[in-house]
Amino acid sequence: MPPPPPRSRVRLPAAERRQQVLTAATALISERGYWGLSLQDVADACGITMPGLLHHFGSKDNLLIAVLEHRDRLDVDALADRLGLGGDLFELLERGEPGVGLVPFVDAIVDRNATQREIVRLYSVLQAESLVPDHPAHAFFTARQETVLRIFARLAPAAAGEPGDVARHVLALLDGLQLQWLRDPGVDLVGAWRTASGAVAGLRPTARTRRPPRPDGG
Amino acid sequence: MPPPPPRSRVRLPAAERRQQVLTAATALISERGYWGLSLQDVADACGITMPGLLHHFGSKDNLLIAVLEHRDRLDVDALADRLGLGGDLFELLERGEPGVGLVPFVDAIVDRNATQREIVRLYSVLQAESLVPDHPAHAFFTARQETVLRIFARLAPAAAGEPGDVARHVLALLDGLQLQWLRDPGVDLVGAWRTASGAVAGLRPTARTRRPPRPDGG
DNA sequence: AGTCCTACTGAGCACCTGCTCAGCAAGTGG
DNA sequence: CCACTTGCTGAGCAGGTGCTCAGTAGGACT
Repeated sequence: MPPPPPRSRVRLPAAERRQQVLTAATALISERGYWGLSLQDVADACGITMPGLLHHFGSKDNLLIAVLEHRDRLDVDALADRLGLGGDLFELLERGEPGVGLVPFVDAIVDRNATQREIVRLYSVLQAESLVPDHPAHAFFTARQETVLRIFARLAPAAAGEPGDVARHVLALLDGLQLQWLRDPGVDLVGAWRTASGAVAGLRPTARTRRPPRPDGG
Repeated sequence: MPPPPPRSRVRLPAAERRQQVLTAATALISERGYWGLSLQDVADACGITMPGLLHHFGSKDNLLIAVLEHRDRLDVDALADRLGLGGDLFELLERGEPGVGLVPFVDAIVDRNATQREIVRLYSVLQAESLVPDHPAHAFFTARQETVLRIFARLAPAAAGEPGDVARHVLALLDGLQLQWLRDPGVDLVGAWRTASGAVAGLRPTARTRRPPRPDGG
């Protein structure tokens, strides 16, 4: 049997190929996690061989962290965009004058996340997988949780109570609602977040159903 | 090199061996998830060979669902015990007169979960891994989420608003806080749950204080 | 037209995967 | 004391794993 028509031997510039690999890897990791990821599958999805893949990213671990850093860059940028804030969003939120409240901030996160299930699933799966310290993404997600909690606490409205507690509450809500939404596509993520955050005392000021003392809405 | 002293050829009654395997598998799955689980490792941990393992559970999939059913039985029993309710807890909660409010119910769950990190991690990892429909535990966790939401909604206090929304909120809080606690052992799961649930309007009736009187470091 | 860089291939390594099958030996009832 | 059940082993299968290395070919530059 003659060999199948040899691969077209397409040769892409490194940046382009890396991009393509990152996209393919993102999809596969979001389905199988890191332990379940096969480099062969990633290579196949890109139409190259496994050593071809490893030429760009040296190892499976490197590929994973490249995916995470890539996503983080994209997501932070998109978020800064939605909020109309400058490029170095985290810097600003951690040290400067934020200019946004916690609720609008998380509203923006939720609005964006609701448009990209696959990415949210990627984070959810890796977050759980990496709970154990020898997972290659362990440090990444541990640092991430600390950062997010610190930022949330910084943005928390005083009326809602102890900032650390509010941050914990909001982050838990975010992660938990996303899990429910990922499992059941019928769930309305944006609506669920709006409703839940509205039920937290002092968090979403205008939504106090059981609070009449607002004589005139002026 | 002479072969190592041959295995002692210990032969356990089936029930006992199954129990041992379930325990070992639980620990390994909680660390690596299902895709990362190796039957060889489970067999090694029990001092038997892989075919010996497969003699009791026919396949990797079967082992997984055996682990899940085993845990579910243990946990439901322990919960019924804590609440002083009869054996058929879910039956009672779904159809009969509950006799427990949502808050004491979840308090009991949290108190118990706080004593068994490994088990909680098992559930968290598998819950995320099984989001994709072809995971062997997908059906299990989908059914589980539906059941829990239904029960929570049924137990929700009227003062907290729409029961379905309250159920969603509480479940999200539970899952999210557990993730934070699993990642950072410094987190006080029980305390975080008490605090967060106290901040939800109408959920924990006595805790309507806007602020704890005075933390007053003592 | 020749040269160099580099994206990429083919072959191969050592090892692991879940699973099957025939057979052995530890315990049990006759 | 023997037959029988059954928990378990040893060998082996087909396929997959991440990764290495030498070599090749496409594209850009001189």
